[in-house]
Amino acid sequence: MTQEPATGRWSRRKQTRPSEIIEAALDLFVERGFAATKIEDIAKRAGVTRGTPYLYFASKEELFKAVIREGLLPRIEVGEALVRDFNGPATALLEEVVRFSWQAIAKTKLAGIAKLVMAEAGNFPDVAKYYHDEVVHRGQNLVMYTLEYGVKRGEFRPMDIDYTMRVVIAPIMMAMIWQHSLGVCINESIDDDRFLDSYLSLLKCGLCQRID
Amino acid sequence: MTQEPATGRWSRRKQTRPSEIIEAALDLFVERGFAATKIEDIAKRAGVTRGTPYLYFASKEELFKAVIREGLLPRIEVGEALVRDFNGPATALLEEVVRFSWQAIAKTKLAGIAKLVMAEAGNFPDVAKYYHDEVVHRGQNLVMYTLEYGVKRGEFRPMDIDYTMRVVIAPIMMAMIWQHSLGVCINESIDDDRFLDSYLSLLKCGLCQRID
Amino acid sequence: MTQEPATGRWSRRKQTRPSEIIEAALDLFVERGFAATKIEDIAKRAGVTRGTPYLYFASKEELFKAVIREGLLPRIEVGEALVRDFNGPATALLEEVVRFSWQAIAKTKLAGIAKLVMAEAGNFPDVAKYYHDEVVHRGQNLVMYTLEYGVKRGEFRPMDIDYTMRVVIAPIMMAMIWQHSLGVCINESIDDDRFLDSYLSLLKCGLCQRID
Amino acid sequence: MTQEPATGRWSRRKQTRPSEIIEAALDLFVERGFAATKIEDIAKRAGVTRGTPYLYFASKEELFKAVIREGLLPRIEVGEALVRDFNGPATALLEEVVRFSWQAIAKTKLAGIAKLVMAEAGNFPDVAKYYHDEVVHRGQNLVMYTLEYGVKRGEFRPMDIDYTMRVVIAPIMMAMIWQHSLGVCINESIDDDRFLDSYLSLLKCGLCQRID
DNA sequence: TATGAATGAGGCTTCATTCAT
DNA sequence: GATGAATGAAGCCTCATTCAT
Repeated sequence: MTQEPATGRWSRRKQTRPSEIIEAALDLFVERGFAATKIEDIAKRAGVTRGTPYLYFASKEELFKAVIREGLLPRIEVGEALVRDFNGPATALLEEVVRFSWQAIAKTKLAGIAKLVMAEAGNFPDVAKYYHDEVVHRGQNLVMYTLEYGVKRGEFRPMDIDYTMRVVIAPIMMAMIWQHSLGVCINESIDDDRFLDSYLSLLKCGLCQRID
Repeated sequence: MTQEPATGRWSRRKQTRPSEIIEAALDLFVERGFAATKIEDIAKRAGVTRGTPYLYFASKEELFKAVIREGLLPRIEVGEALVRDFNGPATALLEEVVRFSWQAIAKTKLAGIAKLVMAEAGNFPDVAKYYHDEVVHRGQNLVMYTLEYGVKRGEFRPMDIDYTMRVVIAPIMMAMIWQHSLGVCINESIDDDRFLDSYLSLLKCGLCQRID
Repeated sequence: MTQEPATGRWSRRKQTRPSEIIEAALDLFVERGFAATKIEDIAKRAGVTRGTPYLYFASKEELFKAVIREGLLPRIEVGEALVRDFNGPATALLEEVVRFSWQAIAKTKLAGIAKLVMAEAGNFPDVAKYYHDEVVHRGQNLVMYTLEYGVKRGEFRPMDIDYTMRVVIAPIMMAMIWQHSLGVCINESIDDDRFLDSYLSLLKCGLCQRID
Repeated sequence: MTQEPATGRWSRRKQTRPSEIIEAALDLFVERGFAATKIEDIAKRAGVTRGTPYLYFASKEELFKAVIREGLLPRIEVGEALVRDFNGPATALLEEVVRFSWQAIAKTKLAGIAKLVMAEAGNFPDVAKYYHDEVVHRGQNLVMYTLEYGVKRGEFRPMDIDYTMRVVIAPIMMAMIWQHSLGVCINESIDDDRFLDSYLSLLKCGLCQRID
């Protein structure tokens, strides 16, 4: 069924099995939600059978965690590097951070994970804690750093960093959620440019030092 | 818990039963999610037995709809009236709308419904459609009206209303979602005043007509 | 809902309630079968509510028995009288018996009872016994009498009365069953004249004294 | 009862399981009727647990269809072959058809299926259609062919084939039904020879060309 | 390493029956 | 007599998980 690489039809590719399963799980979790996704469907999409996922993941919940780990962490790390190495106007950094989140996360399947966790983490405290520490916290720091950077440079007005960060992050999060919940049913998609323009305009005006 | 007008099983409460069941369902759906909530638990919390909910609601899904109908629609209507009757500066209207959404929805259990629908409506297209038409659409109109009002009065800069509306709504939505998913697990709550202040500051600066 | 006779809207007609319920039960049992018919539907069709049938019948099963009793017994009695009083050629008696069964039973709702008992009596030994003794046995006697009558008169050939009776009865029974089971789904109805003609031709030729 | 090729739960019998389940279902459906038979009981009798039947049959109704398919269709096919290959007097063919139906169907558990369908197909239109097309229709054709064959050869008198077929079939059908409904309760069984003799005598006399 | 038949707890829903009013 | 809200046992079906092969 699945395409085997050139090493011959029966090379079992032990190393790649787990990630194929994670990939399949990501797709299906995002499409249907955690509870509504059957292990068997994941197995099928990964080209294996019912029992195989259990060779690599102790339970459906562990598989859920692995999906988060493999999917989001690498992107977060790229984002962190991007901020760390930046030099220039805060407005530019802000725009870079926003566009990165948009391109590298919000427009990909990974956005579905965010929605997924919001949706179902409540029933899996383990997962929630893990996600919070490894994803949310680091993502928030990224934005807070940007805001502080702008304030320090005198580009942004003084502000309550913690909470402004939440307000700043929200539209991106919501865009991710919309694309993977109601949006799908109602068949309404988002125009990237119009969204980013409206968003960035509001941010730039809203954060900047007023001269009046 | 609930007041019994008579004793025990035969207390004849056709009028109050449905809302008791809806109330119980709201609590549990919000606590655990739709799929993870058992009808029997709803029944128990409402002080009845397994069969009783089915006297009033044809299925779990219909009960879900009723929860939305009874919970959110009245608030939406109040919001609509509030906007309809308003006269004065757009900034004040905006603030009123925001504070109303916050107090009357975001800080109550109803916020959980929003989260709930985001999370699970994907698997229940019926519910999704209903929620979109009756809640999302009307809520969005409310905000769009406010923005247009400000633009017409020259208080707000010209803008892409459709998309700015999304950006404006997002922080409230996220606050609602936050409180009912990760927030719960991480045990981190939001300081109302700091959140609203940061949010309104950003909005007011971000939307207003720049004089420069 | 139901038409009340002229004695005033609230004359409760105690005497007629049970037969109205039986009538409704007959209709529905015949339409849908015993197990598939809900007491509530019977009540509704009889113009009363869920609890009322239990005032007159201890259980659904007892109601079943009552339906048989009230529906079939009177017709059987008419048939018995018809045979008892007959004088004339056996062929004519046979035809009379056949046409009576056809008109007074097979073409009416009562045919449904026969089908009903065949179908479900197995699960209700009580009912089965009752039906056998009161309906089957007496019906069979009626036919056996007719055959004996013909043999005695030298019109019919000597025969194994017990078993020929079964063969003779079968087509009528089957016609009743067809009309109330597959026939309904497949939407195939029986042409009375063609059926009776074919049936009677076979019987007359098949039973008569051969001269060869 | 059943031969276990290996021991216990893990005996891997994908090939034999379905027929074991069908067999068990046939027994119980015939004994108790379709609606009154619980899947769990079928499972138990087949030596498996609740979930197993669903590995092979999508629903109780599909299992019912399978019972028909596996049970009756092969016999029908044998009957068709029998008629197709026949050469000789029509009376002999008729007798062969009758005796075959008797031995291969009416005297076996399969007779119960016929009764079952009559009894309950009304509530399962799918099954009814399937049964009608695959069993009733083909069975009827078999008999109609026989009658036409006799008429063509001048052995049988001219007749209304469609309806005479119904009359001819009825006694066999009734015998099948009888054995699986009232007969069981009343504990009255049929003497094969006496029944077939009476039946065939009636048919032969009733259908033949009279010389008078 | 991989399979996939089998398990069995658990959820949704139905409906005959009860009984306070 | 009549009502109809409430009960609760019971049935169908799903699916995460196990484990002999």
